[in-house]
Amino acid sequence: MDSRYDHTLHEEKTYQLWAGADAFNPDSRPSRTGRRFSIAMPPPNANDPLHIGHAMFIALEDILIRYHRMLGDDTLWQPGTDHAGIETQFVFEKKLAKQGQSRFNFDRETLYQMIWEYVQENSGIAVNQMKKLGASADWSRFHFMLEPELVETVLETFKKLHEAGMVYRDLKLVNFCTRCGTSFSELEVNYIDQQTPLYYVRYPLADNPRDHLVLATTRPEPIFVDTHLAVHPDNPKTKHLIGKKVLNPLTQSEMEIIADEFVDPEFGTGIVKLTPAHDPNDFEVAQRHHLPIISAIDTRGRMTENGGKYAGLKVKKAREEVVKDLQAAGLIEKIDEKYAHRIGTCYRCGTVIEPLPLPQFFIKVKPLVEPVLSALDNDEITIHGAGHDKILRHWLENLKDWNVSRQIVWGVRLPVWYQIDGHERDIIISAAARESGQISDNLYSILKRFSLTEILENIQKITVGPNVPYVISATKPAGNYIQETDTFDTWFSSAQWPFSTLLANEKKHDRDTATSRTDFDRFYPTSVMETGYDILPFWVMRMLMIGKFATGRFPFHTVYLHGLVRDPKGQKMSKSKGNVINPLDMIAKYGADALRMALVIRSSPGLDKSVGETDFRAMRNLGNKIWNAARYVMNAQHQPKTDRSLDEKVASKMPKGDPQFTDKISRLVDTITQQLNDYKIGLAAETVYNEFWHWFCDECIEQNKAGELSDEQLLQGLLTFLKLLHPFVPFVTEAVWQELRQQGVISQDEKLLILSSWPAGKMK
RNA sequence: GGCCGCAUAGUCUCAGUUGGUUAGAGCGCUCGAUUCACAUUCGAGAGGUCCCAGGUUCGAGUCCUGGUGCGGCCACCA
Repeated sequence: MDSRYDHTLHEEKTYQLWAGADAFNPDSRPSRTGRRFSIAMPPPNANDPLHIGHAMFIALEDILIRYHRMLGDDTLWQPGTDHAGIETQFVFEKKLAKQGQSRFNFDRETLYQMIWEYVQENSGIAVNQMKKLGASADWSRFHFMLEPELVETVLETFKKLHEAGMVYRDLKLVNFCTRCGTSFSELEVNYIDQQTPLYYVRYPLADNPRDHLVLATTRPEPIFVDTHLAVHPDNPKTKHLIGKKVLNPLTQSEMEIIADEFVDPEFGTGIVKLTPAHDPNDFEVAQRHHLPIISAIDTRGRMTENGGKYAGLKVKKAREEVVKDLQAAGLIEKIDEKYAHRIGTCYRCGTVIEPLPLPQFFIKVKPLVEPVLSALDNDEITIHGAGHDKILRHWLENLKDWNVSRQIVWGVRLPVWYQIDGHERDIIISAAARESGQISDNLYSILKRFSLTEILENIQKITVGPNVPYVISATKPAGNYIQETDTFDTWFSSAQWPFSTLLANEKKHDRDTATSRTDFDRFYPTSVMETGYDILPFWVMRMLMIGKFATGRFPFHTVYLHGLVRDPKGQKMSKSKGNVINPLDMIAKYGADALRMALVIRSSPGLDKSVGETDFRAMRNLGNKIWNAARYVMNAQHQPKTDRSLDEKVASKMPKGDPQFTDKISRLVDTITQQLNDYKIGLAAETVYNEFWHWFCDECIEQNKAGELSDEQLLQGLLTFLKLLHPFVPFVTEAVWQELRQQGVISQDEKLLILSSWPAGKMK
């Protein structure tokens, strides 16, 4: 054995050894305990290279998986990758842009195929990188989110929700990003503080145009569609205005003043203009009072034809023009330039979110949320993660109905079919026509020029009026129907990951035929969901909601939330700061064991973790320490002590070994076992590190040198430590194990450390 | 504004298990050692008002109340 452990000589080889023995596949060995342990791996984006956050989840989950495998549980780590709808389409569109193209050059089907191929090209990268980290997932069960078997489950769940009356289509104000060209749920909107001008606009009174009311607004540009103003019904200053009429400062049409309690009498002048099509509050007021909802801004962020002379202008430009015109007409009282304001932006690209009235599909969340809340109340679900259970509760209690429609192609297409006959004028088709470029018109007009088949082949997207009847069905219904072009929110499919993957295993492979149990029966519910706290509301919450609904059971009862990985100074890693740590570089330099251990040791659920190169170096040293401790123990086995008298003296003093040593070892096993059972992974890593280095190496090996501890006990100690260390640093411990076998120090039957049994302590 | 989290050695990063001996680790620092498993090493050492103020207790880093500082989530209205 070399005097140094060189990870580059062992990691690849060791992983091959495990894979060759089918060590990750639960079908290749019987359970020794009758218990099961399963984890659904959070699927990384199929086309993304791994970052340090992935290394964190791989390390934590692999520790749990290896531990339970060694305990003898029926252990499955179910791997896969995600299509990551908007993320991926966004990246792909940037690639298209570099080639001077855009998604508008392609029909829906072609674009989908192009993205599919792009993702396939890159999909091996993530998996190979996970293997480099030592992930002992069962790759024979690997799934990709858009495989037909998984999509089938997603569609079934939607149908089931529909049949339970929990799906509806409604014209609502949705959060729309005009750059990404799609709507988002409330979770994907980032609010940022901004200083924007607050305009005080004069509205001439209808019966006396020389007099006027003044009200404050940050958004003057849609004034031309406004039809009403509002005041608080009990505000003495404005009470007399209720029912009065003013003139729209841009169009001179008459506007009525209504009363609604939502108006804050203290703000501005206590008078509000209502723009129901572009403000969530105003929208609600409009519904209460049955006011018209007139759109002023379209999905590309331009003023609609309702905008008269402003039509076609972008929002920002239109605002400038409107203000200029109002000023020219003497209708601006004053401008507060430094009004502090919060503004919704797209979490993806930072563009200002426009609330737009669009018909979208919604899932009623109330019936989904309630079982989760009561499960939290009854401690049926345990969340490890520094108070994030309370954040989850807060989300659940305030959740709005879930808008699952996305106007992108990269995803699961909604199984929604609109009835064509009699509704041709309410169905707007956008298509990439071969000769005429892009066309966009209602179906009635387009059918005069093209056949329906031609249209369907070249379709990009459809926009369907809110009153067109539809059918929900995985396959095309008989008759004249056209399928919705929207796709599901990515999180709607990932919410089903813990069971859609297991169901797909049976569809694809007919697993475990010996016991005739399906993977779903065998591994569902999964044992623990381990993921970052940053996707608690997006993913974990939705998995609980949808999993319970679709399967009748929660997909897991324990959640472990790890924190963000930060740089050595505790700062967030970002490309612009240049402090990003690439896990692959660290693996090349210090080894996967070192990377894993550095991330995990002393980490705490729910709290962020700082790491830097000095940490990786320190943990690389641990690998070397293990290697050299093993070298010493092996030599001790082979070379009898030269000082016979000392040996005899020792033998007479401790004929059956040192009971204190044995006792300490089994107490240690108990401690670490308990810590792992309690999900105190960071603490378990620290304990085994300290005890191995500072007790076993610093004390026990020295005692052996002095003849105070027998060789046999020392060997037993080493073997126990190799097992205890294995989940944390799998490569070096397995490499040592193989050396011990080759040198005949341990039995040839003990083929692999990964499949050996966890040491027994004193505990039951 | 509502809720949540964090505060422990050196301008560092963090553990601390049910409330129980002298509060720990990594990195850094000082002094020394080593052909003897490992210089990717070993030994010795310096370094602490456990944020502050009260309280509960035989006993508080740990539990309670209030405060301070930092961070996060959410709601903030035209």
